[in-house]
Amino acid sequence: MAANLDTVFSALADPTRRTILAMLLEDDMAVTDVAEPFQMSLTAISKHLGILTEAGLISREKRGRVIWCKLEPDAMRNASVWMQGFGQFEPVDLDAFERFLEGELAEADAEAETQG
Amino acid sequence: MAANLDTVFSALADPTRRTILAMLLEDDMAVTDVAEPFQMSLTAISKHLGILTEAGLISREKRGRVIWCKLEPDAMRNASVWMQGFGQFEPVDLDAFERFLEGELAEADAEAETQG
DNA sequence: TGCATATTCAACCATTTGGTTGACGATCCT
DNA sequence: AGGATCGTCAACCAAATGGTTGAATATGCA
Repeated sequence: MAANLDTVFSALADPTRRTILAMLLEDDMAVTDVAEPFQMSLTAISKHLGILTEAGLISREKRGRVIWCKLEPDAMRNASVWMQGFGQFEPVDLDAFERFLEGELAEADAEAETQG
Repeated sequence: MAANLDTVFSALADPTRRTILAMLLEDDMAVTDVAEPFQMSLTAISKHLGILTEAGLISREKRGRVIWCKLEPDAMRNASVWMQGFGQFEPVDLDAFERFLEGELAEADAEAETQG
């Protein structure tokens, strides 16, 4: 369990990977489409997706040539529970999350949407 | 406010640092006392505490020779909110946290015993 | 004063991380 | 079959990470 927290938090520590997760929150995506908004190689994105998969945060399914990436929100549960233990003084504020997410997605999401 | 998601998640990715946070959840502690259960140098623990401080997860206050470490749970709120957005399907489970915490602290104690 | 305690600093080391490029297997489309 | 597209693999690189040891600084105490 502790090993899983290692990989989950480590995966979440990278802004590119967090943005990818936010993108996948909206819809499943092909690897190439995930990579499109970023200014780095497809290989780099492929590695990021491998790390997210290893952490259990996403899954990948191959259909034809295309590999579809899907958010796996359950993997975050242990980590979320762990953190909430420290934040138990604060009420959960999902509205704040909505506002925050809009900010994070501002660039990448707009580009992702244009691809259909 | 340096408590951004990068530094917070990165700080949380290390099991030593998570154990330190769990220890501080019980009470404020001096640096030497924080280091005691671990099988690594005081310098290493000092570095970990620096990383936790940089992330805003703890604060340090010098009183005499002793530096007291204090949990700063507010710093985890943004990160927690971010994560709960992905785990919105799961209710908060503080009992699970309690059980998990006992396990983590037991690990630290086990380390201390193999030392002596 | 002088010594012990508490903590950090500086330098160093091995491993990991996040990125690159070029080549490759797999799949779709003519 | 032949060519374009999708995604990964292998090798490489610079920088960051997590640890070490020995010296330094700051405080408490006899």
